[in-house]
Amino acid sequence: MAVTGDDTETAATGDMSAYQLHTPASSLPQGVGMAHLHGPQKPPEVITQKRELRLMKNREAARECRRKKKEYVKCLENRVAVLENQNKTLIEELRALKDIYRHKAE
DNA sequence: TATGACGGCCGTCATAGGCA
DNA sequence: TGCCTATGACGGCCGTCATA
Repeated sequence: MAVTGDDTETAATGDMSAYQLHTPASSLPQGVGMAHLHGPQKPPEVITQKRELRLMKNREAARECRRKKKEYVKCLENRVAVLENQNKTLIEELRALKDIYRHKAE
């Protein structure tokens, strides 16, 4: 991933929304300590706003992604159930046909 | 009743891949 | 090439359940 420099800031100030209350202590905000690596600095407010926007969008994206994944897994589980039923039916059918052939052969 | 294990959900970070 | 989105990985919180 390219470090763009847009995220060079310390922790965002402002309201303490729920997600901020349990931010892992070990993980620094993205890009912290790398401000010197890239060109002209943007004003901190702009950086903070951009970061907040990015985090918000990613939060939503993660929710949506999890929702889709759960839906996908549910679909797969349904499909497994259907295929298991089909399999049972076919096995029964095969057994019946074998029975018929056996009686004819006798 | 305290407590440890466990599973589910969440937010964040890193990154791959698509698009202009 | 830079930006954006989707997603895997990670760590934290919370509720539930079994057990001492």
